[in-house]
Amino acid sequence: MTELSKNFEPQQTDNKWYQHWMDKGYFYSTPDHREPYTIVIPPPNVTGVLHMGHALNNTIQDILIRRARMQGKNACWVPGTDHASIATEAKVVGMLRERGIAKSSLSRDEFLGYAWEWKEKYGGIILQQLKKLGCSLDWNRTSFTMDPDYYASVIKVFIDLYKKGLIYRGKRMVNWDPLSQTALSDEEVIFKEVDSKLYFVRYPLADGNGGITVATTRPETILGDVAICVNPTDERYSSMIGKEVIVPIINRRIPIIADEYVTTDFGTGALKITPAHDKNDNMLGAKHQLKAIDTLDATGKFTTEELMDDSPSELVMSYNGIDRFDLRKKIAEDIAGLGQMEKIEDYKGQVGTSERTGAVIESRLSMQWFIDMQQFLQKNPQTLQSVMHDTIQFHPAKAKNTYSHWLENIKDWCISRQLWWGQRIPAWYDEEGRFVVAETEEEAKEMFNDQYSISNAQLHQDEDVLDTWFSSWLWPMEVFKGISNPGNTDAAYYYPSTTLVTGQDIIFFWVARMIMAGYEYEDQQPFKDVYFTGMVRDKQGRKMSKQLGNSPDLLALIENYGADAVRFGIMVSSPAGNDLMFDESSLEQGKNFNNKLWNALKLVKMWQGRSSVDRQPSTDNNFAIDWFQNRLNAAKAEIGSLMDQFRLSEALKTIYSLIWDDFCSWYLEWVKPGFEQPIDAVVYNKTIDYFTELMQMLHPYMPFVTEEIYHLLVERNDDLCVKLYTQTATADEQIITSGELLKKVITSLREARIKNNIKPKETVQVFIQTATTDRYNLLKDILMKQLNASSIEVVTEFTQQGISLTVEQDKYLIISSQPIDTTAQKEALMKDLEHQQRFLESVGKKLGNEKFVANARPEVLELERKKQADAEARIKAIEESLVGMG
RNA sequence: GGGAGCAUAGCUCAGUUGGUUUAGAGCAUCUGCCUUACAAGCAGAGGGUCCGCGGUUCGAACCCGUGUGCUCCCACCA
Repeated sequence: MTELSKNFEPQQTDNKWYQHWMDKGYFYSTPDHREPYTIVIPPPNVTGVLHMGHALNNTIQDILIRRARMQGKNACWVPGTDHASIATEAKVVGMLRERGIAKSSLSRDEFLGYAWEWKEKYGGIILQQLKKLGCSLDWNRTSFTMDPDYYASVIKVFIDLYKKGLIYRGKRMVNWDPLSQTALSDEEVIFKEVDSKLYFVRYPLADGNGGITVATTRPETILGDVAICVNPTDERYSSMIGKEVIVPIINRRIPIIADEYVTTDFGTGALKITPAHDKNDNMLGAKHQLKAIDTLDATGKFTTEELMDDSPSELVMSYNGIDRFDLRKKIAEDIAGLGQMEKIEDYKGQVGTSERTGAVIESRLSMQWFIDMQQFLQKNPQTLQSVMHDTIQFHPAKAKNTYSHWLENIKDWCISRQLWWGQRIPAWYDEEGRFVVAETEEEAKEMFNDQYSISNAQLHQDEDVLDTWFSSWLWPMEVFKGISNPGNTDAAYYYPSTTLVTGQDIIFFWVARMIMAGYEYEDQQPFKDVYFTGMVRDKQGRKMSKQLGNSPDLLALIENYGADAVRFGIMVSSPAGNDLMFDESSLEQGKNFNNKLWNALKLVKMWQGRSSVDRQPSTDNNFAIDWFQNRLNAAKAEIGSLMDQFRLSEALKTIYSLIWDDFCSWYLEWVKPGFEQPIDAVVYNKTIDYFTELMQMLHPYMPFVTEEIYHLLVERNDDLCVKLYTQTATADEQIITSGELLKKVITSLREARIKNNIKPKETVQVFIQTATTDRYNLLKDILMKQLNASSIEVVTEFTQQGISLTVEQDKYLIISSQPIDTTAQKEALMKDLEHQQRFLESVGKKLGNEKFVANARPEVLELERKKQADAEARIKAIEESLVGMG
């Protein structure tokens, strides 16, 4: 027998087994006759490093996929990464800046060269880190959203949707990120509350008779004003409607118009209209046929380009190139200098910021590509129905509300981004701005020939790329080449995937869009179940973030505690859809659990070689074996059902308690032979079987320690990782009930010993007075051992004085050689008696209530009667004990 | 402003058509133990106005109304 270390040492074990599983190819999947169980990983960004959110998400996926594998399904978990256009481009631009290279100094191809270099260097880190966590991904299938086939599939889908009339190009108000100089979809804008100011600016009437005051948070846009708008019912201003005012500084004459959009109770009730810089102003501008005057360029700096009609003054010209925030101060000062600033108030407002760069978003008019979502959904009504009717099941189900609310209020999806890193939009323009959508330039030329009768047109491709989500919405299909090579064997076998595990925060970005694409291109749902994880927070409930520095270094945690302990710690406190309050103490618990398993292993190993083959188990051991077998059966059924319902945290807690309490604290103690005594061969073999089965149940959660123990228990040729679960047998309730009684008796008598200061080494005599003598036949020997009793006798009446107590309806008497102080025992009995009497009273009240007897269901009534009878019997037993004690 | 959800032990949470012993678990706390697998452990114990108020019911942690507090999503009144 090899000497086992004092404690489990994950550092040596983890890598060994991961390598072994890889060498054996257990994680690889190819289509066969078995039922597939497919998970596609939510592809992490190539810029990412593993953090707690990934750990939570991927541990769950690994648990599901390992369980499926052991259930005999063809388990396939596809890894991969997302090119993450904005985030990656920002990283690459930053890296170049550090090297003193400006993006603007590079050609598109040069820049992409750097970007690919960066991706090759850093893009795979996160996948390597998943191996440390034990994730059993099919590495042969690793995909990347910019792989050549994937790239082609994205282009194919764009062209297809364009041909179907679902994609259009238009000049619209978009969310503009002046830092990365690109448009963003509405979902990529995060609103934040900021302290700002409300400026009250006076616009004089052109006829010289007074003026109108407007409240604005953005004086820097004043030079783009084209109207003042008031509510038509606002009596303060009704006489002014139709008149003209003069815009400060630029001196433009603009009309006062009326629209119900304006609320009378905010600011002054007068709103300045700047259609080039605000979504609502733009809407009003379109409604009232006002032109839009843009005064900011793509970087958020002032430009006079569109002000030339106003013959701008020198002052206006001097604003050129000033950044929007400096400009705000400058213009406010200049208006004040003109005496047209009435007052400035503090104001808490919301501003939109870029999810990726954090820059304050500008609403900006620009030419972009959109998907017509209304039309798309009309064509694919299953997008909503499948979720509402549980064809696709959301866990937790409450996420359905969020989903339907979004779909019912959906806006067109802006899919173009003014970036280089990503799939370049396959649109081709001639010098006059006419365009066609085509896969290649040659094809585009032909189309120009056909459509515009222009031969050999001089074409250039659209400079923009597609939104990252326009590629990731194809993920469950294209990882199996379902788009680029439709109907291939893999796609036919693995699609639709089985379960998606992802964060609630990307339900719109990703989940909804995958469902749309799934119906559009496969006419099928992309997955059957969606398990939503919550956010990972620290133990104070704060969101984990780099800024707060409360995000622990996951690899350091794995190094310190071992991957199994980290997985345990994460899973033990994270019900589906709820936020995970991460606390390192739960990792401590995981580590302790590892050691508990390890120590149980050490105990069993000590028996090895001490078991005698011929020896049959004694009665007590027979009971222990039977009891644990049934306990195991019951627990297996329960855990299976919990896991089927995705209640993974509860399933883990059930396994934990089954191992720690039932197996270690009860079963092993019951069958443990005396010091250096031999053990029955039957018990020994059964124990090995039970231990093995427990390791198998735990394996999806804690793969490393369980595999290690599996091999240390007995010499084996197979591996736990791919060992198939056996059928669950039904549990015999009666044996389990006997076991519960046994536990209760042991606990109660232990308590009595402690209360009466009987030292553990001192033996006692135990007498039991019971109406059902048979129930103790099988339990006596275990009781003797556990209670350190020299004898246990079932009697009809007690003839001696001793420590009295009751368990259920049975009375117990403990005789020890020590002089007994019965005060404590009496007190306990009195307390119990009082408790029982009060309980009896409440049951009696219920049964005395005619309405209850008339209305309650028969089984409820029967139960109450049993409660009453039990309580009465117990009270009698206690009273007798008290009498016996004198 | 619109919507969704939550409130049970010090903490994190279970509590499945309202009735299963005057509410359960894990962690933490307290007490006693260096007992022969395990002190990273063992054996015990304490701890709750089930957020407040009102209602329905024979019976409410659970259903209804209302108030309070918190969280998230959507919109973005300049």
